[in-house]
Amino acid sequence: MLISELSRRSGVPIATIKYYLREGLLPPGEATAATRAEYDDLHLGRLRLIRALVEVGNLPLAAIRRILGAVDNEDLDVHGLLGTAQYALGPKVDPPEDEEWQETSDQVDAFLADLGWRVTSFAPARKMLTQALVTLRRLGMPAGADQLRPYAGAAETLAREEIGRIDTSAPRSALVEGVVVGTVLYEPVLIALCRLAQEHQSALRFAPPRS
Amino acid sequence: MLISELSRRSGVPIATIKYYLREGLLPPGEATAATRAEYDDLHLGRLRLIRALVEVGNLPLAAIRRILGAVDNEDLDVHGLLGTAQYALGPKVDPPEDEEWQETSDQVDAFLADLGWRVTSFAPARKMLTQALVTLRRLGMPAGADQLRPYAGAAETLAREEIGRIDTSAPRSALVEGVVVGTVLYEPVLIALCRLAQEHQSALRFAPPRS
DNA sequence: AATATTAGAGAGTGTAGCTATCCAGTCAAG
DNA sequence: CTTGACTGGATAGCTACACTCTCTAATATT
Repeated sequence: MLISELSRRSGVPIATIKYYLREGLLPPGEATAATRAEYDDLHLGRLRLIRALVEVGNLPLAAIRRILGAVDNEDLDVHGLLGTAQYALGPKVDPPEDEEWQETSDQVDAFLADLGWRVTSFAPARKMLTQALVTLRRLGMPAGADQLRPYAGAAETLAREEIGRIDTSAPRSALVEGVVVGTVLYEPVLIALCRLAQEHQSALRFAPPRS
Repeated sequence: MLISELSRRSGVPIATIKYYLREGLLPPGEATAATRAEYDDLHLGRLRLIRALVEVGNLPLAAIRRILGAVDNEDLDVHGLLGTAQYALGPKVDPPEDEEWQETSDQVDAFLADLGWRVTSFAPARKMLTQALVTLRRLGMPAGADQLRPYAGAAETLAREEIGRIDTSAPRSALVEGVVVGTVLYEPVLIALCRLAQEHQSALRFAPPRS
């Protein structure tokens, strides 16, 4: 398949495909002549994956490149892949290591230890959580373990579900893609449902009942 | 307080504060002379709120402007405010209304109707959910009502919690700020906890037990 | 009087993600 | 064998965003 067909079948403009090739997100096609190259279904799948991560996951291309690198790294197991995917997602901020931050960070550590969760000390989600809590407190909102617990409970239930859904007997290529897609694309699903649920609950409490 | 003190107390550079003033995110200070203006604690609070929405919520300034407009609109009730906040958050994509999209959109409607959730037909989270599902399916992942249900259950529990936490006896200014902050800033908390839970579950299943 | 600071406005910066234009080489149709 | 559409590859340009810098005239502090 030539680039025009790849473009037609994926819905991605040729210029953008060329850009992804330049950026190393998409492996080059097999050159058959100086101005000719063949692409196959693997390219098509990869392209669809990239677009999914861009459009739904809102990931910057640099993060996608890291994730794809992990997908292509045969030496990485599922757990390692998941770590890489999460690391690529993680917040890009490195906050000031002041006292307020340190204190909250310690509380996060204590909270996770209390839950018995096994997470690495450098997991970006730790920073993400710490930053959110610091900010909430600075705004005068309550943000202690009591507020966190229901969220942690929900998170644990869903994580068990997701990890349980992984079919380890599938071929590696399908497996890793499933893990990445699941990690990145189920987040918007959860967020969307949370917002819808919030609107519903708000309607129940604050809006006049339907006529 | 002069702009330099506002800057010092908020940690936001003077140039950035001026930029926010120009962009209408921050109301102008009270001018005491041609080159002098006084700012007060309201400005400081507003500035902190803006930074929270930027840094933790990752909202574009245009969305923040809309949210602040809703906060300042005395005619808006809590339910309306929440709607505005969610609308400002919503995805910026307007997807191609092709057959695949329409079909999934109908399934989303059916799913929400089945849950008995009262949400407006134009809620941006509907689009967000539809897009995520379309994308998941295009990648060959299962994304039907069975997969959605656990997420919906968790979302409902958390939403009830959040809406229940709102103290309607508080003064309006505190109330609306609480709603906005809760809506926007608890999302990162949930996401972070989901990722941490996922890492933990993945470790339980795939990683060798701790020595 | 000398120095620093201020408000306000415009222009400039850097990053991200494309998009447009060129060019020489290639292919299929007539 | 010519014509015209298309190709890979390289380069430059574009738009949006969130600042950041520079300038000016007016003020304040010492």
